[in-house]
Amino acid sequence: MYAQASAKIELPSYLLQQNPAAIFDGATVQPVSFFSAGAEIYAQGEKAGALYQVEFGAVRIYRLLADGRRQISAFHLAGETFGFEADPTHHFFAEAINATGVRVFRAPSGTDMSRQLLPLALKGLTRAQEHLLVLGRQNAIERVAAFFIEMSESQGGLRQVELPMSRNDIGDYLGLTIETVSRVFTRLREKGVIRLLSLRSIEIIKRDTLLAMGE
Amino acid sequence: MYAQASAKIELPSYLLQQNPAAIFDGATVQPVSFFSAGAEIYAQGEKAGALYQVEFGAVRIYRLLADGRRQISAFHLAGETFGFEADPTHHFFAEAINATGVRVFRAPSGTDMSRQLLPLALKGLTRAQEHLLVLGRQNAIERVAAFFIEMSESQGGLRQVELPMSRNDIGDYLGLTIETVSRVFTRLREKGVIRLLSLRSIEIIKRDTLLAMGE
DNA sequence: CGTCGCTTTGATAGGCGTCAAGTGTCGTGG
DNA sequence: CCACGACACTTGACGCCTATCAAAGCGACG
Repeated sequence: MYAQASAKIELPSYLLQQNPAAIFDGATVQPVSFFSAGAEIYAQGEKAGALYQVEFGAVRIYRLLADGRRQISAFHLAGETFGFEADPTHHFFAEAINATGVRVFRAPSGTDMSRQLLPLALKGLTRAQEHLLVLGRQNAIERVAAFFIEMSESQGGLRQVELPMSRNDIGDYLGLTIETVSRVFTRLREKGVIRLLSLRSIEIIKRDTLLAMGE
Repeated sequence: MYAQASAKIELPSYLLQQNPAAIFDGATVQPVSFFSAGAEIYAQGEKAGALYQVEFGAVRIYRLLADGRRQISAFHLAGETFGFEADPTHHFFAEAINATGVRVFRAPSGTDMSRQLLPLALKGLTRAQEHLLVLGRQNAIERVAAFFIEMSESQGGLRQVELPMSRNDIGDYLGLTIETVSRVFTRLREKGVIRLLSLRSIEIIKRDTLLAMGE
C-alpha cells in the first residue's frame, strides 16, 4: 500500500570502499546494502537480530493498523542506527524513503552487545517519549514546528533543512493528514517563519518562533 | 500543579522485611521508600542514575509543556522498573499515583549494568512506539479500548481490572481531556462492553470488542 | 511535451475540546 | 455511625480544529 515493490539493487562500487564504522567490534560487518525508494528493509513479524546503520539516504520505521492507518515512529538519517528490538521478531516495518545505503551488522550468536546497544536503546526511548508529548498534547502547527526543529538539529542545526520524506510521511509521523501538513507549511511560510526552497527543502527564518511553538 | 506537596513517609516495618529482588546483583540495594499519593519520586532536570522498582502502588512518568499541558508517557505498576535514562539528568517527572512503595537500586560507579538494563530499555522502547500509534492514529474510543487491554494484560489478563489512576491521568496518558475519557467510559458501559464496578475498577464483558477496537 | 503522482487549496462536516453545571464518592470529623 | 465537605467524575451545550471530500496546480520523468 505504501511501499512500492522494489528489489535490492547492486551497490555502486565507490560505496563498497567505505570503511565500516567501528562501533560494533566483534560483529560481522557486511557490505553496504542498497535500497531504492520505497523498498522494504524488514517487515513486522520477520526475524530480528541484525543492526542497521544508515550510510546515506533516509529510513522510516512504522506500524500499521488493520485498516491501513499508519504511524511512523521514527525517521533515521545518515549515521543513525536502527533495527534492535525487544523480541526475536520485528514489531515494526522499516523502509527506505529514498535511495538509501544501509550497513548491516550481525553479531555472532553468543556475543553480548548490551554495552553498545544500551545507549542507542536509551536514546531511542527518550526520543519516542518526547514524541509522545507532541502527538498527545500539541496542535498541528506546534507539531510541524517541533518537526522542523528536530530535523534541523539532526542536520547540524543549520538554517537550511532537507526534508527527504513526503508530506504523507510527515503526516504519518505527526499524526496529521497530508492536507493539514500542507496547510501548516503554507501558514508558516506566510508568517515568514520559514521559506520553501523546494518541495523537500526549507530555510528556517525565525528559529525562535519555531522553538517557542515546539514547546 | 499536579503533585500535592508530600514528604517521604517512614516505611511500615512489615515491608522492610521483604527480600529485595535479585535482578540487580552488584547494585546497592536500599530499603523500600514509601511515597504517598502525588509525591514526587524524581523531577525533570534532577540527577539520574538510580533504578526504581515498584513494590506496590503505581507510578506515572510524565513531561510538561511550558503552559502546563501534561503528557504521561507511562504508568508503572507493581513489579515494574523505571528511572533509567540516556543522559545524566532526568528528562521526565516520576510521581506516585497512590500510596506506593519503591525499591531503589544504585549501581556503584564503574559497574556496568548494560546487560540487565538493555532488556528493560528495549521493552520500554517497544511500549512507547506502540503508544505512538495510539496517540497518532486512533480516535477516543479506540484509545480507551487499547488502554483497557493494556491495563488488563499488565494485571494478568483478568476480567476485572483495577485503574489506580484518575480520569485526569488517563486523559493525559491517552492525549484526551477528562471529559472525553468520561464520555467514552459511559459509551462503553452503555454498549455492554464493560461494567463499572467502582470509580477505579472495571469489569471487561466483551473482550473481543475491546480487542477489535484497540486494533 | 504529455502524463502521472505529489502537493496545494477550497468547502464542508464531525469529533473532541472548552466551558459550565450538576452528581457522586470518599475521607474526615463530630 | 452519620453528616459534611472537598474533590473527582459525569453530563450537557457549544465552538473550533482538523479530517474528509473534491479539484486544481505543480514538478518530475519518460
